Amino acid sequence: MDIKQTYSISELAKEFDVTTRSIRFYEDQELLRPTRRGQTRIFSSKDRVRLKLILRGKRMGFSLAETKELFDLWDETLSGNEKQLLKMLTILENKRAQLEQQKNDIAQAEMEMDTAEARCREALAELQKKKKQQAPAKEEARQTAEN
Amino acid sequence: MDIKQTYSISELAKEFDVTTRSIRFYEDQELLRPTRRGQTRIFSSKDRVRLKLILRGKRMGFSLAETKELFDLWDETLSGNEKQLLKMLTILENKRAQLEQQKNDIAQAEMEMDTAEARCREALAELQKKKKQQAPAKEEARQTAEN
DNA sequence: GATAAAGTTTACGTAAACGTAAAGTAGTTT
DNA sequence: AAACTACTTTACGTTTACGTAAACTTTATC
Repeated sequence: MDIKQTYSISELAKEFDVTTRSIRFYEDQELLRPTRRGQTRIFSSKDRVRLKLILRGKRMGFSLAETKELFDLWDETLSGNEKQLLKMLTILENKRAQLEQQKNDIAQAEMEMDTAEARCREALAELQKKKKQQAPAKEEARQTAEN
Repeated sequence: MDIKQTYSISELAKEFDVTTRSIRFYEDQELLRPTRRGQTRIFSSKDRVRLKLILRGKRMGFSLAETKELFDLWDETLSGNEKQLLKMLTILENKRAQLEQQKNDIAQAEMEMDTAEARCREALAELQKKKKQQAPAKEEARQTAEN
């Protein structure tokens, strides 16, 4: 259970560090469905969760359209017709495959960053050696200054 | 060592399943630097590697501009000036943090998919029970038909 | 030597995801 | 009541990452 039941647009904007413009845009695209008090939008904690999901989706490289598709599908799924349930299961399988791909990509990237970092450090070590050869007399002064 | 040293634009397009338009666009944005034989582009295996990195970057949600930045920085780094080396090391740290974030996001997503799948299966089981109650006489026929 | 196949440049078009004014409303603080 | 603050709608502008069409050149094939 969340602490609050409802949120203003600026509360959500501040909490998740997005502009109100973005939030309104998400509503426009039907990813959020706030109610109204007069003109003013009132966001439920369900909306809040969805916003969180939207942003995570973005970090993972999902488009708003993809995220909306998932939301819609999940809503249909809740209505509990068998066909929808089965469809949802296969979609979930697809998404899992996507996540596997991403995990591979990340692992690859990490490996390459390891070797990149190693090369950097080697190159730095090389430079240090050259420095020493150029000015071996100042060795003591530099050592103490560095600490 | 790669099998081939050079590649045509359509070879790369086919191998990585992108359009030639995209590849030319990447050249235009200076992410690839093919040489020419007359007018025709000739891609080196270095270009091929870069194309692979570009596409992986995209899957990971990186913009072309970000990827280009990394390419440029790495090129500068190879020239081996100390400042560049240190800068590269801090950039690598930042990227690692990004990857950590992504791994968290993925883990979260996987958990939520687990519970989503569980709910689907429960709902399906419910539907099966109701079916049985509605038509218990046809039980045998259905069982064999399903296999 | 015609013709198709693959490549090229130039340039306008488009979808996504907002940014950014402009101008108005609703509540509330002084 | 004037001013401030937060919110609203409308609507045009912008960036990214290409798609798509037109018109042309080069290379391979019949």
